[in-house]
Amino acid sequence: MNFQRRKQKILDQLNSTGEVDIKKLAAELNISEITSRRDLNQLANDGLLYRTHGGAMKVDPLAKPHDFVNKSAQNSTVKDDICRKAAEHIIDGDIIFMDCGSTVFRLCQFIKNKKIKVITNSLPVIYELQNSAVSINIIGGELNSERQAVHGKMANEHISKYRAGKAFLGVDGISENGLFANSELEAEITQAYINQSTYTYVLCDAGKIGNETYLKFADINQVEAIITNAGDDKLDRFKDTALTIL
Amino acid sequence: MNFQRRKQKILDQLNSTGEVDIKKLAAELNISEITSRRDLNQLANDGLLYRTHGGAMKVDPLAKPHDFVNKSAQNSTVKDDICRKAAEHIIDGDIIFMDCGSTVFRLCQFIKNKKIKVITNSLPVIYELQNSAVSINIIGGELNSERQAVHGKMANEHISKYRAGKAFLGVDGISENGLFANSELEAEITQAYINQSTYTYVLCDAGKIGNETYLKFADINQVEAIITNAGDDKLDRFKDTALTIL
DNA sequence: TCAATTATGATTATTTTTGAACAAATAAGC
DNA sequence: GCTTATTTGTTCAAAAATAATCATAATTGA
Repeated sequence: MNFQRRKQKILDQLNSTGEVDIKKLAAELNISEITSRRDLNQLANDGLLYRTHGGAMKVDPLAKPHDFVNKSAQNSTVKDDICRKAAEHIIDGDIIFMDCGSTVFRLCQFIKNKKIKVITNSLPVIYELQNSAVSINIIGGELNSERQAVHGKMANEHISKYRAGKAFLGVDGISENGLFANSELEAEITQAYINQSTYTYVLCDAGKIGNETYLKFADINQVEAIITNAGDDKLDRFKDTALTIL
Repeated sequence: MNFQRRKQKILDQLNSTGEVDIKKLAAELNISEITSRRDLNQLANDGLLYRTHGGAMKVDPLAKPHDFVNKSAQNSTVKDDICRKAAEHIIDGDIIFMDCGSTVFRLCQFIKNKKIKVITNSLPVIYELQNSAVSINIIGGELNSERQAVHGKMANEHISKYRAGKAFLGVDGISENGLFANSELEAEITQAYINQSTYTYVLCDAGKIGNETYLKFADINQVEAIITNAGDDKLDRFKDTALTIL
């Protein structure tokens, strides 16, 4: 029994039982304990298992935290309504920013056939638009795998090199006092998009309006329009602002 | 019993039992051990089996039990062999560049469990590594949808802001005269990676060696090592270079 | 036929693999 | 806290497999 074959057996057992024991392994494979220990060390070195005292464990099955598609299915008709309205403001030749919220993501389906350039930091947006009429620019930097988007200093710098006519942004909250986010990283990105676009649309469902959550990152007069499904009662609060409501 | 006939028998046995043993092989085929060893080495050189101490195994079963996308089955075992070798040079804590060739893509499966940072302009690499132990940095810029990779001026600038210990690159051709590419855009990106990495590995199968195609974009002494399955006959041409051959 | 190439085998040195012994580090029990 | 048992890392040696070298047999092509 050579190492390669043992390696297979060890990984097989690890896959089914989740852990292996040095002593048992030595007995089962008919090798000395030190050899089985060496096997495990080598496999651990290749990142194929976690070494423990007296044995080894499976590597974390990589808990998939965030399924973007599922999240984006929630409230889909409301979001789709908002996005359909937003798409009416996008015409061939436009250069637009799209950020990484689940609402903005749903805008993709309505712009696939438009001859526009999309600049985005959102991986789902990129996937969705990949084989379409849209030309894509990707914001570079550190990938936040949970949010499936690029964030951080490098991303902000990168955005500042682009300039677009329109930006389509999602927020976690909005009121007459400004825009709010749950995450500092996303707030910075959104702010960067605002700075570099001529006209900024905020896409938000009724639940976001009046929700002054965690971090205020921009004044309300920094954006030009909101696109929403909210009724007039909720939108009253914006009557003293220059905001266009769509 | 000539070599062709033995070769067939060896492969038959390998297919049915999954492994062969030098001693048994010598006895069964009535040849010396050294001859059966030579047979196995030749077959291994052709990528038809995986050589082990004392025998050989089928090529496939060594691949990780993990999911892996078998996109281009062509030459996949050869490419996997190359990538397996490459992965041995990547250790936890490394920061590496990966470019956008199909060979380099296959490296993903072997590094999923490593705690490293990957900087890449290749969308397939990003997808493949997205929910893994690997931390990802995306090179920003214009997406070339045909190649599923980011290219262009912005991408080159972006790369120049990073610095990595190792780069793993694919080429369309390589010889003692330098590195060759079929595309100007890819050549620029590859050159940028070379400039910003301390140690550069070129992954190439035997077919790429001596292929002086279209565009020469770098001298051979700009890279430190090539990882290949090619035999010594093909590698002779590098004997006057400082190249490390792995 | 004869030289040249190729395939095979034998010999030796080198490398790889494995196991044993023992000190150091770690976990477990009191 | 302390002691004890287990596990581990290190060093060394033996065994197996391999690579390298050379010699011999088979095959090829003029």
